[in-house]
Amino acid sequence: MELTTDFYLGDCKEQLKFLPDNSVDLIVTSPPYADQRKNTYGGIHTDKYVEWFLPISEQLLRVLKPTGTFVLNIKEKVVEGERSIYVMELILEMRKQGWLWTEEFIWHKKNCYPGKWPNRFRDAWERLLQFNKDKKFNMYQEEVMVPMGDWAKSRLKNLSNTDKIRDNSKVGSGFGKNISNWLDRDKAYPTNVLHLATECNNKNHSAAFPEELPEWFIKLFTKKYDTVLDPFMGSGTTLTVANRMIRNSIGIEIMPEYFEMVKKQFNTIELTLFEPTVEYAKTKSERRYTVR
Amino acid sequence: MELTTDFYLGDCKEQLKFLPDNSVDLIVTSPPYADQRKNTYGGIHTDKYVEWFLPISEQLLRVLKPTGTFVLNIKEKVVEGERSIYVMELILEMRKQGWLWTEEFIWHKKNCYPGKWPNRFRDAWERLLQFNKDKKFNMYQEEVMVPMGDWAKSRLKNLSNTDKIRDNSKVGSGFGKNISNWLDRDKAYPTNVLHLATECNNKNHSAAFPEELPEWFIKLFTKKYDTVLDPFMGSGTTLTVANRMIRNSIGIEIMPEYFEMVKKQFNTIELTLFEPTVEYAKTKSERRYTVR
DNA sequence: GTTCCGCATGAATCGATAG
DNA sequence: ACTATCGATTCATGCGGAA
Repeated sequence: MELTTDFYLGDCKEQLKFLPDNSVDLIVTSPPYADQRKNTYGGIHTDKYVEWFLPISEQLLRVLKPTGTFVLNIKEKVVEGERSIYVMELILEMRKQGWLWTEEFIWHKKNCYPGKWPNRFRDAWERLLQFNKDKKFNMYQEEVMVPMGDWAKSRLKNLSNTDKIRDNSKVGSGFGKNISNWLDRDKAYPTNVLHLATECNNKNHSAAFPEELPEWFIKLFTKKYDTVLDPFMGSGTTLTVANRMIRNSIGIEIMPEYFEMVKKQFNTIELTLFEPTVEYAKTKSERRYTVR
Repeated sequence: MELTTDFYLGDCKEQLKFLPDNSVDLIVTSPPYADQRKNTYGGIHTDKYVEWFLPISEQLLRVLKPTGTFVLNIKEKVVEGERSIYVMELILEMRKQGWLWTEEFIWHKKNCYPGKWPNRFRDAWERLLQFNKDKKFNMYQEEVMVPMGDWAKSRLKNLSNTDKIRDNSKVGSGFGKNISNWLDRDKAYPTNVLHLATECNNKNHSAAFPEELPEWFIKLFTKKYDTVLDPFMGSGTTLTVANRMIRNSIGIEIMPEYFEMVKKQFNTIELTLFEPTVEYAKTKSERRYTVR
């Protein structure tokens, strides 16, 4: 079967209009947070954030299949000693648009940013908001089951086991052979708390989130040849993972540098590992590129 | 110095009125969650929750010292496949009352309630909302420091160039001073994610939270002989911990069974370990009991 | 082929200083 | 007064080169 990866250059509010209704199985994205990433994205002011995001979420609601899921990675920052409230306001407004706020996962960032302040500790978590169009949506829980030996053993083994699991999960298609023995014994369903470290040593680009993050949700909410969308593609983490996991993917990016970088990266993969790349512009969007 | 533990039987909305303004250093509580404990508390309907809580939070704002902190343990339940929004609405309304929403800690429940649902994983976290009256509040960060990871040992052998550069950015004296700081360091400040197990050994009552939870916040936000308040005393976890940590405490409970149970428990402690108990009713509130 | 070890960096925040 | 910039502070992780 054919696997496609489509790129759109431009503001996702506009580019999303080229996508047909009910065509996406999973949206995983991490938009620029309010007043952050100023150097790359200009930064959206806290007071304007909801207003800015709602037209986008409206399009996302349109393109998502009724059985699909939207996972939004976001966190409010501190303004004058208080947490901002724009994320809460966004959830409330998106519900009015017709979204169901199904669940809130916690991403526990094991290596959070250091620092010390007189009235505050380091922020070690972010929100992973799950939205749906319908109460009935596709969920493949067995795909993300985690090995659970007896508690005593896993506690004694400490971090070594979790590291193995994490390393192996990067393969994407399953777990490694070397530890499959004790993995097969008993598996448990995970919880709504994800413990992941940020990847901080990439030379070429800084990814918004570690590959494990989109990988986990792609496993959970899609099957092979489903379509994954990231309207804030950035360095392309979501698309890279989707492609590796044999999911069709669509990425939209407003910054030409990022867009070119990801496109080049995908072209290279195609050229070296698979068949020759076909790159062309569609009539619907002049800046659409497709890698097949 | 004298250590006091005061109990009030009744609706905390009313009983709180007996407490003077600006008299409490820390409020730690876990109110009944919406609709979840119908058997014991009668249950507050999801739609009525904010309306029900606001008169209480208004009193809490009054009795809290300007340097004090209010820690609210809460989590929205699932209604018809969606997370309820009453917690978000409550935060927004409490801000209008004058509360500052300073921080949101995450309580990661390491052994959360087992179960399986077709479209949802186990809920392994709860919110610990920190509210304050003023941007300046008491915080004793050193009291809750945690051991550093093993990485520190190798780290201290040789400081990297970037560390030296970063340290050097401070003119003159900064460099050597910083090295000595790091060498002495064997503990780190914690983050805003708390990893605690739930206690399941309580038979008589629905245990709100483990003792470590109030203990951590009492350490962090109070010193000895400060006053800790729990307006939803329940089984008295907060008061037990406060008493053990040599903090004055006040508990309010609406259910006579719980009230009597906690009072008896404290009387027993007093009788066996300290001086004889004095129990009397104050004129201000006929149902106030004091153990000194 | 393992294991060890050095190392850069990450969606941070506050308070002081400058315009 | 009010906003913008800058320096100081601080951990844990995964990568890559070395042993």
